[in-house]
Amino acid sequence: MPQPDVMDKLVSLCKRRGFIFQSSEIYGGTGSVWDYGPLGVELKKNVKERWWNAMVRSRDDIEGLDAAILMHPKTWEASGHVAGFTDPLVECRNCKRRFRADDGSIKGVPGTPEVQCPVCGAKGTLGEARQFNLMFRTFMGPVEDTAAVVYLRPETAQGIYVNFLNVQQSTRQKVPFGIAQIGKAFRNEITPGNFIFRTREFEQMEMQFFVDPAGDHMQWFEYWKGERMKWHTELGLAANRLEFHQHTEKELAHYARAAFDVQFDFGGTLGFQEIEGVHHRGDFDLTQHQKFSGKKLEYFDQPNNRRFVPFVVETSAGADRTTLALLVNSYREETVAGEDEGRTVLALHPSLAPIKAGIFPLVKKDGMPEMAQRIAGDLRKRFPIFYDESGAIGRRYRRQDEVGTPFGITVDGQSIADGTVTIRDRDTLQQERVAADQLLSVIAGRLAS
RNA sequence: GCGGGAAUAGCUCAGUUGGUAGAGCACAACCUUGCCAAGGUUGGGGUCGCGGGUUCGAGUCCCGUUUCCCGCUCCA
Repeated sequence: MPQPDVMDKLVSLCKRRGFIFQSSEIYGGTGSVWDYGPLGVELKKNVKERWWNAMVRSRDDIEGLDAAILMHPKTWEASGHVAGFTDPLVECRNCKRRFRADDGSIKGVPGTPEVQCPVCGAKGTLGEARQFNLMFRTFMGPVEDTAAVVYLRPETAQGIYVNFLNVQQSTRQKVPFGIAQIGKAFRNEITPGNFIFRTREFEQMEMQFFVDPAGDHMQWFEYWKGERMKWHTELGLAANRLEFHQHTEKELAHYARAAFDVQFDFGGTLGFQEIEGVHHRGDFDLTQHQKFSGKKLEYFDQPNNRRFVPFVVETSAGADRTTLALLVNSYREETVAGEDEGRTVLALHPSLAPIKAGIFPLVKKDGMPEMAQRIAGDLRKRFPIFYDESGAIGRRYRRQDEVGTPFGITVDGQSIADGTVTIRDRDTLQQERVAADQLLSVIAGRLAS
């Protein structure tokens, strides 16, 4: 069972060992923004690499894209974000509650004396409606002129929609096909928090799959639901901590025909939370962009001589949330037989581990450091590895356990004599003796399995 | 944005009625050499979140502010 304080321990571990730091810490920190340290950037990169391989490189029906963060401001009018990403909120001074001003629960104009709070019933305690636009605004060009207002994208999807025909025509893809990209998005969340779970700057891994509206689009929706859940399972996330959450009609976004979230059980107070959304967006986005741009965004089905605006099945995963899920999922405190102190382990899938192997001379003499250094030099060309000769061997193993390093390679007295080393498994603690010149292939083999 | 709590070393925390800042762990170097974190010696590190105020004197009291946590609200 997940312990309630695992998140606190993770925050501490992440800082201490260089996974994640608070942004601008020396100035007191900046709210809800985090920096990935030496180990964190490797872990997150590995997550993104696995996603890119699964979604782009290993498929012939999905193309990659890297669209810019800044887009033409009309993009966000078309997408509905300028109008709909704004929530007018009203606050009651009496009961301290907050409401949307536009959902019909308030009779009259908030801020005037006769108006009642819909919850506590007090009169004249409501403040005026205030606008919360969740998009970051900035200026394009050196002059702060309202004509040049641009937004930091609140989602990466629109960069794909506006490039739909560019990609389709340049690659000669035929519907059904998809476009995928990984990139930053920005939202002025009212309540960020929970470490890197909800941040104002975050990274999405999105794929938009374009399908024939007259065809089997719901089957594709089901297909992608299955594929995406499978991907998370293959990362090593525990099956019993993953589930689908179906959006109710009320939860459905303006564009969505159907939506499921992949939720992960973060434990503690967070519980099950979304790490990816699989959404059937219909033809909403492309149709909107047609309307606002005046350009046709139709796919030409030549064999059947038909033109149509495709439906879109979107898979939108959070790179940061997936990384957090992996940290939570893999964090373990174990007791070791015969010892008072347990050990802390990040049981990450070897392909995700920031460091693949620790290289240790058993003791600092008899040529062991030299041999271990040579091995480290060879392996470093292929894998991120860590050489350590400081402290007792057990301590060095534990230091690597804590950051998820799957293998520990130790050079001992026998190594000098016969050229073999021991390779220790992070999870089983079992050691095996292998020839030092076979290490590259042995490790490569274990990373692949 | 509202209410409550918190902020002292890399981490976890002590710090008396206001009197010149501490521990454990971690870290570095050397010694020891042992295959699963607690051996020995030495050492580095803090303008006590930030800014004001009261005071002879503030980590400690007061005000403001920032950040974090919990709750509310929100979450296209």
